[in-house]
Amino acid sequence: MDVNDEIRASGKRMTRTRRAVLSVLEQSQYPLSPTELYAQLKKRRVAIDLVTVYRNLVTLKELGLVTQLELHQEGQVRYEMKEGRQHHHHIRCKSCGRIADLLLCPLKKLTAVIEKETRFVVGDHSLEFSGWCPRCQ
Amino acid sequence: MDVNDEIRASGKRMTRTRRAVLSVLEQSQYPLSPTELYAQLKKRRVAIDLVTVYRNLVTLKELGLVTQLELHQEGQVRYEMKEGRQHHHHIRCKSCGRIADLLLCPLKKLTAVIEKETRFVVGDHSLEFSGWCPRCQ
DNA sequence: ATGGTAAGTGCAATCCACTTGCAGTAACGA
DNA sequence: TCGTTACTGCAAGTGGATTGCACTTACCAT
Repeated sequence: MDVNDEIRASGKRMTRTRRAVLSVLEQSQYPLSPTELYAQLKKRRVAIDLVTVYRNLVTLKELGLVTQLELHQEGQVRYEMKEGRQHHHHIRCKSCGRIADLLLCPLKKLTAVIEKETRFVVGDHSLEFSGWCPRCQ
Repeated sequence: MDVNDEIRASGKRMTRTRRAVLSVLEQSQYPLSPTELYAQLKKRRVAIDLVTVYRNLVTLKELGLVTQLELHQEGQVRYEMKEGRQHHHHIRCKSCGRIADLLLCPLKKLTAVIEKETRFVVGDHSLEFSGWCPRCQ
């Protein structure tokens, strides 16, 4: 079941703007903020309102088609396609803002330790590194 | 060198409001948002403006006396005293918002792996768990 | 002890990411 | 092709955080 089918199966519709939002997200090498996504759409001469970008991202997130992430100190949220990608984290350059993927996730084995320590039931986690990318060192 | 001396040594002044902000932070069992801190001050009948709370938190952070943290999905920032406490992370209840400390940090040994994988120089990291606390389970 | 100066404060206005209300538009199943 | 209702655009609103500016106050040099 591809993205189109997923959307249709949930009773949502595949509109011109939604297609454009998905297309930009699919082609991006890094997670996009709503504003960046909007700028990309404008560059492609897609007629769309920023509010519609926001609303589409909410919908796509609810459908589980995109992942929302909040990188430290950015004051904005980012989205990336989930399709075919496994759970991962990010590192962000403190100088130029460049974002790279980390393929590792060292945390699954930690859940039991934390649940014992805190008596919480662990749900999600967020992990992010920051530093200096090759160009900015 | 205590907190008072640290502030004076940097050329900053120990004012009535700054003393009150520090006092509330020192007595809090969990990291406070600026708004929560402001509410605590009002409860103590301290005459202070919310802007002054913000500005004091910026100053204290710059001096390295408090740590700023951004918990996922909260849309606000929190601060806690750094004094005498070692590096740690937090877990937040998805239901009631309660925040608990995690004493562990599994990440130091990961730096080398990440630097090799990404060619970034690793600076900071942020790690946070969310789940359900004992009362909300 | 006190007077000068620069840090600090309060108030109002502003910024910025994001959300909401609502009337008009368009996707798509019948 | 028609009707339902998801979706969109525009405008206005929220809420956390920041900024400008005139006034106040901590505190050091005298």
